[in-house]
Amino acid sequence: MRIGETAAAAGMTTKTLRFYEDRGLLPATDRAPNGYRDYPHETVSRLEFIRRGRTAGLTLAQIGEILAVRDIGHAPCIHVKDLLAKQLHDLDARIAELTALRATVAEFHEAAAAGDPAACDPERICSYL
Amino acid sequence: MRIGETAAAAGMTTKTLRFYEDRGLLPATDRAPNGYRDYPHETVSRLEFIRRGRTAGLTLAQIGEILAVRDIGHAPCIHVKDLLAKQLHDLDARIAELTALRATVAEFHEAAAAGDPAACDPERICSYL
DNA sequence: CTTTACCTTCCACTAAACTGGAAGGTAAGG
DNA sequence: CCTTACCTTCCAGTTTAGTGGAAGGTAAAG
Repeated sequence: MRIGETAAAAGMTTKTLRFYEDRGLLPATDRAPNGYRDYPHETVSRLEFIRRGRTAGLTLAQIGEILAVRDIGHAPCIHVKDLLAKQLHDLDARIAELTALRATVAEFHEAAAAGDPAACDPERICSYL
Repeated sequence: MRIGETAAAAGMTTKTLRFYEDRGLLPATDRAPNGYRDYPHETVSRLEFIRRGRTAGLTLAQIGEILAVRDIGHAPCIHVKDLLAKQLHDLDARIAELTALRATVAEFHEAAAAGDPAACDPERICSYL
């Protein structure tokens, strides 16, 4: 698989893949005789994992740590375990924060929904925008 | 309340408060006769709200939109309602993404925890670090 | 009266995560 | 052979969210 096809499959640009390779999130892959990168199909799921992490708000550095653990595959040494425990803890904190925020925003939304929509002129833009 | 005290109460720096004022997240407040900013106590909770949003991964622009709605207080026009509905939707997507990621990381963690910790030499740093 | 700890503005810099563009190689179609 | 659509490297620019530091004002304590 060439870079363009791989990037498209993951919904990214070729620029982004080269950038991820540079940052160590994507291992330097084989090259075709002409120098073109040749990716195995698994790269797509790896990229999808990265994207999920990004969407969730993790930094590339954090995602890189998780991927490094995944790449070792075996060797469950205490450092690996601690690292993952920390990531889990961070994720839990993040989820709790988001859930609290959602509740706050839901309150605002209900208050807004309770008002009379007819009172708003669709031709006019809200005063604060 | 002067800027230093306000910032400390919210666990931020004075630099950050001035920056938030510049970005419109913090309204320009009263000044003492000597030119010093004088914040009302509510500013602390506003700052805490901003920090929660940031921790949750929202951008300052998104937080600013929510705060703008809060500042209007009344006037539940359709634009406001739509904006909040969109924010809620984004938050839900984010929470779902994070929860899925947490499950993946938990799997890695359990696999690591299942290994024999004695196999790891505490004197040696993991090969991937 | 000077030191200390605040505060003011302004401008430049950083880090993260890309994104754009230049300059050039390659392989297939017309 | 030429155009087109890929690919290569390298370097520079962008956005977001601050941070650092200069140059200077202010108020209280020693």
